[in-house]
Amino acid sequence: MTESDDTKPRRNFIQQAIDEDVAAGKYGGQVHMRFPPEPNGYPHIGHAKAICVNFGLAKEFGGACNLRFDDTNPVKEETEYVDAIRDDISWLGFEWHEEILYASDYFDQLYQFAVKLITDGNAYVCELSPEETREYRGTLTEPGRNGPYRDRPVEESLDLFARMKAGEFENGSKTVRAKIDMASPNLNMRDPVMYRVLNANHHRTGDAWCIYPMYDFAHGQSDSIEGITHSLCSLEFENHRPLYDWFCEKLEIHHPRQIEFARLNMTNTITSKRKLRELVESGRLSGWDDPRMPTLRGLRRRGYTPASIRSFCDTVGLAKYNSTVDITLLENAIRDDLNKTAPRYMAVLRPLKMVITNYPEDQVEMVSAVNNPEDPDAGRRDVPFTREVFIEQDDFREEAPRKFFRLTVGKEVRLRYAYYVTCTAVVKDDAGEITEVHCSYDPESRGGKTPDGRKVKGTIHWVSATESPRAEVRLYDRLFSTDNPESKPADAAEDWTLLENLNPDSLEVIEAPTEPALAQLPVGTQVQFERLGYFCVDPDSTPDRPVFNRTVTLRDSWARMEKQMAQKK
RNA sequence: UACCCGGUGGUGUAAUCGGCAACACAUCUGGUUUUGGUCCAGACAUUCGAGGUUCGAGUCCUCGCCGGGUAGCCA
Repeated sequence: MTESDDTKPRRNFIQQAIDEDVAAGKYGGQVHMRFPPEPNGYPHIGHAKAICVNFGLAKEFGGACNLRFDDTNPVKEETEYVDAIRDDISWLGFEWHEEILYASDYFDQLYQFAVKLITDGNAYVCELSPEETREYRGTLTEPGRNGPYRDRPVEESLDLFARMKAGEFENGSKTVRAKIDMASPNLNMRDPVMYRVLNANHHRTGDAWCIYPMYDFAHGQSDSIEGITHSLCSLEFENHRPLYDWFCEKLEIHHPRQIEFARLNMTNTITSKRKLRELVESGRLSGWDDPRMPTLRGLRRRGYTPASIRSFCDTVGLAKYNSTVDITLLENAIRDDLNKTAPRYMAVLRPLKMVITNYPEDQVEMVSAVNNPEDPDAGRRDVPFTREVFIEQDDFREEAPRKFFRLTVGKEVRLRYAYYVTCTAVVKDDAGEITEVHCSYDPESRGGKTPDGRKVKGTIHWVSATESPRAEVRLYDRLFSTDNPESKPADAAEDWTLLENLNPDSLEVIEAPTEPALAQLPVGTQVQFERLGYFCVDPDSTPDRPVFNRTVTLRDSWARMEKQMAQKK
């Protein structure tokens, strides 16, 4: 990486913090990160940011990044999610350090840590019920009170803890608690629970354990065991940092630095696992990989590239306050990527038949088209041209508005890579609907220019009416039509849910004629349909009927202009 | 009403420990163009408020105001 000298370094607050640690020789100048997902759901765009931050920073500082599953709550976690998370991280383009790790690998060590804390008088076995525990804890404004088991003898706690592990007690009957300060203004320090009795089958340890450590007593300790130097997490753990530090100090173990940053929020979508699950389970979306989902598998199926998501995560930056990123940033990232790489093709989404009256019947002529004007190496291809072609309904207007450069009776436009055509007549059915347009072409204009050098304002795409295979095209749009799907309108009914903010037009399925080259592309291939947008080949495709998903439309400044003119009226 | 964290354009982030508020997206103008795409050029903020320190404050201090987090045996 060489940066020009005049490029000012743009360091976010975490990079600066690590810079300082490295410069001070803390942790021997080493950097070792980790990404610690709980395997209880599919990763979404918000996780992508966390992944990019952790793996990206590790790489930047020449360190490694572990992938560790935070699997300390067996009732919520499943192997299915472990696999999904692993695959999505790989897909995004990151490599974790050596083997995949699990907090559950450390259950024995964690148990020993707890024994040490009890032995040192820093923890005890508590027999308060969950309700009593809450009562003793106090409230946000009132201090808690010491419980009756707080000062029991060390030996007694040790014995009880061993019996907890041996499975002698009911769920919820006993806990191990850190002995800190029931009057602390930080509720996390009011003797937090370290272990609970949970008779549940764990996805990896099976029935070996019936007590499981809580996040606060598993996460930091796992970081420590792995020699993590910088432990990044989201903002809501800021209040846990004193506890994170307390455990490391009392245990006298390697002490990583916890740094918090804001998780990603984006407009026009949601990132709540629970709500996404609702969308899937209600059948409104086809699954976790529905191309409208903000999940990584959804984005992947939609046509988003790993590079585009990484670039997006790069531009959203890092902060210590919650913000909401405009979804146009994501859309811009994929356009930017695909513009350089996606080969162009022609397809007509809303066909209108054009008859070129002075063109020979039954003639099929191949015209040569550029595959990608952004990439000289992409070459050219042939596209069949015939007397009857389809053009886009939008590209013809009987009464053309101001600045409409496209086709209207009496006007000449260019059929991209083919000929200039001039509209001579409109044909309508009994209902008055336009069924076809008639044109004459200029044989001299083959390839899209004329010897006399005359210019036409408009160039439109087309497809042969007789030589074009059909494809299924799924026109995807934003999942929610409002910036903030969670915001309830002032006049909303009592049973309002965010489902009412769903974009009713987030999917439209159509059949479209395409140029022949589009018929046999491998699943996942990303292309641009000229003047329309970027599309990719969906796994639902069959050999005789490809299915294309619209990833994102092209920018459409004409549509914008037209909308503006309509508003001015 | 306890404690913690935070407020920079329409949006998201910068500003090298006090020195001309920068970048991207969005929006608007114009130019190029065989995609109304891309590309190029230009426009768009006196940094939540009030004081204070200073030659000089987005940066430091004080007091307000506003927003977020925290009372799981979830993570």
